[in-house]
Amino acid sequence: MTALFLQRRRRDRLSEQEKQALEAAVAEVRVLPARHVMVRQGETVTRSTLLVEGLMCRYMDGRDGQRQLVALHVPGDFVDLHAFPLEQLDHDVATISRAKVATFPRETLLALTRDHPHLVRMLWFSTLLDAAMHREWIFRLGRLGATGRVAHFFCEMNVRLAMVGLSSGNRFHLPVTQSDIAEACGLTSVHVNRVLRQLRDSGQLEFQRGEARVLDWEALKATGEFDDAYLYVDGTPD
Amino acid sequence: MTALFLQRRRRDRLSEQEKQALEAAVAEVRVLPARHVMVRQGETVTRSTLLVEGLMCRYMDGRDGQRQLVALHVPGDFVDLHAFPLEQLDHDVATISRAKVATFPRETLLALTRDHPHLVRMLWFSTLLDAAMHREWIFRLGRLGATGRVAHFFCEMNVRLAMVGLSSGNRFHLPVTQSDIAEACGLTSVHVNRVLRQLRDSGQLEFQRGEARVLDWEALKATGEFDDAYLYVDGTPD
DNA sequence: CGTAACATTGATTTCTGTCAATCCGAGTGG
DNA sequence: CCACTCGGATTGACAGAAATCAATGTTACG
Repeated sequence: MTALFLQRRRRDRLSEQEKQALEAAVAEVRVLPARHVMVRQGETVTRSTLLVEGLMCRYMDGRDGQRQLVALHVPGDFVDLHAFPLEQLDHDVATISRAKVATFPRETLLALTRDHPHLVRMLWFSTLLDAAMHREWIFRLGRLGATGRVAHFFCEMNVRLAMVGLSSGNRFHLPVTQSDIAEACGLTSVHVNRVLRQLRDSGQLEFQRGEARVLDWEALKATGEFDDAYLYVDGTPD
Repeated sequence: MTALFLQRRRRDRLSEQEKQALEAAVAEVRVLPARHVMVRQGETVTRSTLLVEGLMCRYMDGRDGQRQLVALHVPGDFVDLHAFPLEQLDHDVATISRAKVATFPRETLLALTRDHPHLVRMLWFSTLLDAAMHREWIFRLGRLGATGRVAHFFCEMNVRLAMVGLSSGNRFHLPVTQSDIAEACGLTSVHVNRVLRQLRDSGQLEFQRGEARVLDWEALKATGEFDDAYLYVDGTPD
């Protein structure tokens, strides 16, 4: 379970003891339905959530109901670990597909970080990875055109899913709608549709009914100006 | 000095001892010239930097030389604290104006976090604030039009500068060019110019030669769909 | 078999970028 | 003290990208 979490951190140096402590901190494993809002903006959060199966997202709402995703989470991600020090969330957290999550009560985490200082570094590192992705999203939105944004989005998903064994490298399941992609890329779903066709026509990527297939990885990376360095694939939290 | 840093965290509970330890960790205070690149992407970072005076930014470069700011830092900000656990940076860090910075060597910080576990939480919290700002920038870029983006940008700067006593609430010094604003907002400098005129004409904001003056705070906030909750003005890092 | 959610397409509008001058202000050297 | 220069700032004309509006098509599912 937490093995998933660790999988993303290659040269991790968690001791057996620490791993067990982390496992033991899980209070509950729940299954949430698709399109379910788990935490609302402004809520005081009393637990942290590790995504075990399915897709979840974090988003903010604009004045006229448009929604902007600020993160998309794959299995192995702590979805709201930042709420642990922050206590309150500045955005909503919801599932996209049906999802299985493991819950860590705040007090348990507190105790955990008291007894295992090194673990704090691991958790801190984890939230910093999220921040690195945020930055990449800022770049994507600020400097890429529609095609680049969508290409970048799929590049990131491919690499992240591959990190947890959910992508073969050129094929992966991603149960999102074109509207979801639009909300992640700052576009309209209509335009995403056009872009997807363009990517398909140019032999870079196929995406239909939640199944993505990378036809030309190098071309896709070039279109999205994608470089996976920010995902710290070989990063080490000390 | 580090008092500045603390100023942003209202209900901080740093003990005298911790404060002194933090102060003592400063190895050096330096002055950097304007438009000076301090750290380049990919570099291994061996120290962390607290901005004491001036403006600094973090940015990423696109293929054809366009630059996207991912953060703008005001006095009291740790500019690259995230590099402490991450070790490597995924972006450049540079000054905008002439800047005074305090330097914390990596080993000193390591020792500090060993001896003062609670301080780790403070530092972690600090990087989470950065992440919250990142998210807000994602929203700004993904869902706001040009006018909204620029308005939001100035709203954020006003609140953040006010937090460290550098804005009266409706007037502040912000030595950036229109190109800088463009790079922060994902626009061209030409368009920023048009937007600034529009904001001036509509009586919301004046900005010239680095001097900003908020003429109608409520209107500006509305234009930028701005809500300062994400800055955790009264937040507490436990 | 019917319905609802999602995808696709075309026509049109709006916004922002691009290109190309021109202007202005601050600092420089004569 | 004045011409000069250079980095912004400003403006207008135009092009291009994406949003919007409005159908229509498709698929999954009860």
